[in-house]
Amino acid sequence: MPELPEVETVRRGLAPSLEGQVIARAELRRPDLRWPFPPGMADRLTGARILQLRRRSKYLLADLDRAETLIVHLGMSGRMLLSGAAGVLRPGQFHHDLPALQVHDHVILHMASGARVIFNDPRRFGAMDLTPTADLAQHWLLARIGPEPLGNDFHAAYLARQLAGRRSSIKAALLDQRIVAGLGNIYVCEALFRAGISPLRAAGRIGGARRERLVGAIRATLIDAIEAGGSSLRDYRQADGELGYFQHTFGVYGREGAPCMTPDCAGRVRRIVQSGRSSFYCPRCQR
DNA sequence: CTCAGCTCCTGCGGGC
DNA sequence: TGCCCGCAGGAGCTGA
Repeated sequence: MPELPEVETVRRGLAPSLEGQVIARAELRRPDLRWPFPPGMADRLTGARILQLRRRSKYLLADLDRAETLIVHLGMSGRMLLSGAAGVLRPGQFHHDLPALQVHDHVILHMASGARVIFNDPRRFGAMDLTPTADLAQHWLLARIGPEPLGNDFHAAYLARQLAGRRSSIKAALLDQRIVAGLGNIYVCEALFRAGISPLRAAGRIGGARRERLVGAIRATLIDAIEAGGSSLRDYRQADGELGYFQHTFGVYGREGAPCMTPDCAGRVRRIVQSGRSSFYCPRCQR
C-alpha cells in the first residue's frame, strides 16, 4: 500500500485536474470504508471547489471553498484513478466514453470539468472524512502524527529524543507514525538497509553518528522513491494509471535469499517477521 | 506509558 | 482443475 512516496505521487498526479475545479457530483457507492462516511458527505462535497490538494503523512487533504477539508487515506489497497481529464484521454476517447466502473470503485468525484476521480479499494482499509479546515490539525486521525520526514522538524536531535530509552526494535519505532510520519514497511526496510542498521536493533541503542546516517537514509530513500513515481507492487498505480518504478531499485524489500546489493558484500537478504510483518535485511552489512 | 498481538477486508500465488 | 493456506504497501484497539 501506499506509503508516503506513493501518496505524494498520487497527489501530484491529481492536483492539476482538481485544484481550482468544482465537484459537480460526489457519488458514494457504499456507506463506508473502514469507518462510515460522515453525515451528508455527498451533499457537502457537491458544488464545492477544491482550492488545494495537500498531503500530510499518508493522508491526502483536499481543502474546499466551504472551509471544510476532505481527508483521504488509501489504506493498504486504495487507489485514486483519474479519467476523462485532458491529457489522460487516449486518442479517440472522449469524455462521454469513460471506462466502466469496477467492483471496488467506492467513491467517484464527478468534476464539472468532465474529469472523474475514482477511489477504488478492494480491502476497504482506506478512509474518508470531512472536517472544518480550521480544526484539521486536531482531527483524531492527524493529531498525533509525528513530523514529516522531508520537513525541517525531522532531524537527528529530534530522533535522538524520540528513540531514547526505547527497547523495541528500530523497525517498529520507524513504523510508529507518532515518531515520524509516512513510513511503511517498504521504506523502513529500505532506509535501514541504506543506513546499515539492523531492523532488530533496539531503537534506544543506536549511536549518534548512526542516527544521523539514518535520518539521511530515510530522506534519501523517500526522495528517490518520489522521483521514481513510487513503487508499483501488485496493483498500485499513479493517478493516470502509470506504474511507478522504484520497486526495481529495492535493495532488500521482497528479495529474500537474493545476494546483497552492497558492493563486495557476500551476504544474502533475509526475511524475518517482526510484530507480524516481514522485515528484509542483510545480516552482514546491517548491524 | 510501552509493547505485542489481533482485527478489519479482498485477492493472489503456491503447493497439494 | 480446485481447494486451502499464507501473505499483502495500514493502523486503531485491546490487554498485559
